[in-house]
Amino acid sequence: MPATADELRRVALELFASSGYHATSLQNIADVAGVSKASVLYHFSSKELLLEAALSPAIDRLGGILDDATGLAGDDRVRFLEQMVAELLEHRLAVGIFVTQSAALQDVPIVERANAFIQRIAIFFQANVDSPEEKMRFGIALGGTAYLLAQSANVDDFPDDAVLRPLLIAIIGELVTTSSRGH
Amino acid sequence: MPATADELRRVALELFASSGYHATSLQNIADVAGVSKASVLYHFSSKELLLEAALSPAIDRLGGILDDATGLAGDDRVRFLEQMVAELLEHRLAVGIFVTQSAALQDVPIVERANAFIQRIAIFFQANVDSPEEKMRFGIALGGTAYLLAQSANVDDFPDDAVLRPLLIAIIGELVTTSSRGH
DNA sequence: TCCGAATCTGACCGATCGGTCAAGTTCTGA
DNA sequence: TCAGAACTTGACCGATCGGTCAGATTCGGA
Repeated sequence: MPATADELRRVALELFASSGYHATSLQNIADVAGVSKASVLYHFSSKELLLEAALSPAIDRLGGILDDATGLAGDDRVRFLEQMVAELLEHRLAVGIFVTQSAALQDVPIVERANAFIQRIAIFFQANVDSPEEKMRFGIALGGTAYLLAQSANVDDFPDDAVLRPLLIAIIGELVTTSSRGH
Repeated sequence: MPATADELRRVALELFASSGYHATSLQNIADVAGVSKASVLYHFSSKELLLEAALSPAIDRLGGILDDATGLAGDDRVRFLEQMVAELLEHRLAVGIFVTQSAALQDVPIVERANAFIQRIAIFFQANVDSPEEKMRFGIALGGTAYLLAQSANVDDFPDDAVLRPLLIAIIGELVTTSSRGH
């Protein structure tokens, strides 16, 4: 509810995504937000809790969608993919942090939550998780999407979301939907 | 030639890839390599030069392959892709650093060289760089491959390279080769 | 009006950062 | 053998890190 806390969350998310968590200092965040470093630590009692506050809305939403989707099949799966892509676009900064910085953020609780989510969604898309090809196709779809979304936040001449969304749905579908390939 | 310098490059590459450049201190590297921090700075006069020494072999090799490939077509392109994938596997740690940490490593010369390389390879694969779909397909192939390779270095139950290589070639080819899709 | 809670801040803390340096030790070729 | 180059090291430097704290300021409800 307090405007300053929201602003700090927003600024922190942007800086963590564009410069990396460890390369972003509380002083950086305070400067951009126009407050003192002590004020940042008044609203979020540690840097790690600030990261958690910045990321948790994304993982809550994505996790919620996945909760509603267990057991779906056929066209429902397509609708699920559409919802998921919309949410990935909405939370692209957080998704980029999850995927590209998870190695650098071991032992941070919320990142471990995110890794658990990635496990769940992998299982959702693949009946046979032991197949190397299915594993790889999912990994490429996931990492590729995250890379693309991170680019879309940093590069200026990037396609609009209106262009991005349907193409993303099509390409991801092509990668993770077994039936679209000859087997 | 000196064994210690090679060992330091190796250790630094591993730590930079697994924990991130900014999250890895010279003291960490020294501890793992079993020498003092001052000794690290004797062989590489700054942390940034150590990063450069760790990454440049990869970008030299990849750049060299691309140099030899301009103007190829048809089956030659397939052979080129095979070479490129082999080299990506060989230098997977460096590739992972390039792709996932490039945002956090702005203003580092070698990373800017790597970005220039990515531009070149994108142009090689796509006659029409302005098409949003081609752009996205290439981005997903690139980011997805890097994510997968990073995983293969960190996750234990990952397919062998012998399994990885042909599947990677097939999936990347599927993503970046226009002729394989209905248009 | 006034009081207490909420907010904000500068000064400060110990720890660690990347990097320097002088003094040692080890290696090597003449 | 021995001089000089190559290498290693602990002590040290200023800067910055995340975090604490006491006090000033602002604000909302009684």
